[in-house]
Amino acid sequence: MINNAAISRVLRQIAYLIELEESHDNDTNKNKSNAVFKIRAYRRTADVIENLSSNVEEIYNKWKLKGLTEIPSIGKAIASKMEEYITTGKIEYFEELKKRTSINVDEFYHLEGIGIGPRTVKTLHERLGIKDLSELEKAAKEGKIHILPGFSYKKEESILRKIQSFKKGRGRYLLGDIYPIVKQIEVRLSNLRGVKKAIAVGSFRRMKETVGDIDYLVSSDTPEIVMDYFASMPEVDEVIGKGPSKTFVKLNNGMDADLLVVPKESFGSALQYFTGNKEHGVALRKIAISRGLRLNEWGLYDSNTDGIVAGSKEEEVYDILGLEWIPPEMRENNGEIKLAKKERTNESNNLKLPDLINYNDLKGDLQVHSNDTDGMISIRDIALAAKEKFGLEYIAITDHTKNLALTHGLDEAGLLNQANKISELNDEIKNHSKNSNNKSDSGSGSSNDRFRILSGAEVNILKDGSLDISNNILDKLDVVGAAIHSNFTQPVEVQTDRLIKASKNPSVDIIFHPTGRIINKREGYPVKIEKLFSVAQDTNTILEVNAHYNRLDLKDEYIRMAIQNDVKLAINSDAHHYVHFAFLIFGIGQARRGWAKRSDILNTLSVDKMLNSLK
DNA sequence: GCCGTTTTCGGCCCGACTGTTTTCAGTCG
Repeated sequence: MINNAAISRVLRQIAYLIELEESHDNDTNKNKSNAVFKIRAYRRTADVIENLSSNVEEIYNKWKLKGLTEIPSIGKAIASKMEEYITTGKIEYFEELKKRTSINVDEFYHLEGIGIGPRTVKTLHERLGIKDLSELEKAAKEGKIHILPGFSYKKEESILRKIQSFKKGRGRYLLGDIYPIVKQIEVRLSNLRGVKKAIAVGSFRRMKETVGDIDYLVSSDTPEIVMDYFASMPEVDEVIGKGPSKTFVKLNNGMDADLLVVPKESFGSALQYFTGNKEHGVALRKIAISRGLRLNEWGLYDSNTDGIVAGSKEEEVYDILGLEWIPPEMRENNGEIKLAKKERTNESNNLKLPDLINYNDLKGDLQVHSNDTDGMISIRDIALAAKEKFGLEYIAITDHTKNLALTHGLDEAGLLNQANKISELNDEIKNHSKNSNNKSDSGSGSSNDRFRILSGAEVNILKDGSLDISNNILDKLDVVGAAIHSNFTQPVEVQTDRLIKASKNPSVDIIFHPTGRIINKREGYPVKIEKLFSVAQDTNTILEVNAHYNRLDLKDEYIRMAIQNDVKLAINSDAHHYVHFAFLIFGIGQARRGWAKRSDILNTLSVDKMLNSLK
């Protein structure tokens, strides 16, 4: 399967090569400007494909060219080049472009995005004959670049630094890995003198599973104080740029961080400007133009009078553009703008934005591990923390079962023992909370009274789709999750059949981490996901949104598809220690990115209702 | 090359920062 990144890379290189050629000849202005837009079109398509959650080859296999051209920004010309790439592994046009230059595009196009673009490379090629990265580095080290017109010592040094930085590698960070430090800096910025508001925007605010760099937006009338602080934070390795309203730094974890400071009159428009993905932003600015307005980070302006129409509040910006406020997690230009339109037409009559699940809507967690197997703490400790530190009303202990030997998985007797132990603990906790409630005389019955530990298991789906624990034992447990932990490299049909057989098993309530992916590390095993959705719907099998930030499985696009297929979901932490309950926000964020409502998520229900709605 | 509530031609989102450009090009998000 060709991944989107590969196709995106080819398109980006095509754009790069056209741009290199473009500055060669002395075309008329007309042709030049056409080339500019052609380059832009290839880049835009590369962006779109890179951010697409569906695989383009799958789209092509299913709907051929028509499927490709239905993706926004992709027309006939680029679609047929993509088709050529998918079916033959090559694009003739791309090969010709490569033949016409000796510059190593495959190396140089990486430097785009870190300040060395095609025009600079072209000049260096013409003046010094530089063809690849090692020649560029050599020339910079030998001081051959700064003597060229239009260059300087500073530029030469900057080229060297950027090559070093590129060699170190630049990837996307897992949201959960950077979340604590991003929030910490956000709090410190908020507490600075003169700061009214400080917030991390961009893909972080959209709760995207991976984040490339981090953007802070601050409202203050004294920007210099904020920017001086930002540039001198202990985490800052290097200040890359600093102007009157923006500062760019590199943090010591390798991540780029940008800061924008605006007056409070512009905070809402800046929030809007820097939160949505690029396409969402472009779409909004086009709507502005169509209404005789102009939108930028400083405000929404009347094009004729230049007077400001909105800016301090994000809601106002959306409102004046005729849109409902769109939750950040949805701002990906995936159809949310159409749903947000206030003006109802025949076509959009019954379309509106979904009322997304909120970050405090989960009442329980249906995948929790204890030190009976590979968890780190006891059932009692993790349960008490779930109740007292995280305000949950129930958790299900779903330890691994016997076939997963490396976790010391439980056998039938072990599961029944554990279920008995849980029953005793429930009695104890009940008494404990009664006593503490009496002491504090807290009046009306709090959620404490209702806390409950559920017995359960995470059983293994074996190679043939059967389970490693018999049904008569599983039926004695409150919640049964099933998951694939072995034989990852089966053909798609086999893998899908395993999951379907498990879903059809009357003892299985939930399929845990249904695709088995580990973000940035492991692709999930191949699954015909629509088939699984259809069986899950038929059999009332819950699919999990695993909230651990390295899984987030199901992913956002699949969540959206599952909901469209009336499949119920559960958001679970997969906690092996009570600190892991903090991961639930990532699962909720992912569910919101998949447009999930509260009613789509099983564990927003109270424990009895939740148990009643299982098979 | 893409696209359509000025629909098959003629436009195409917008501003900040850097460098050496004293009026702008290159690059980024």
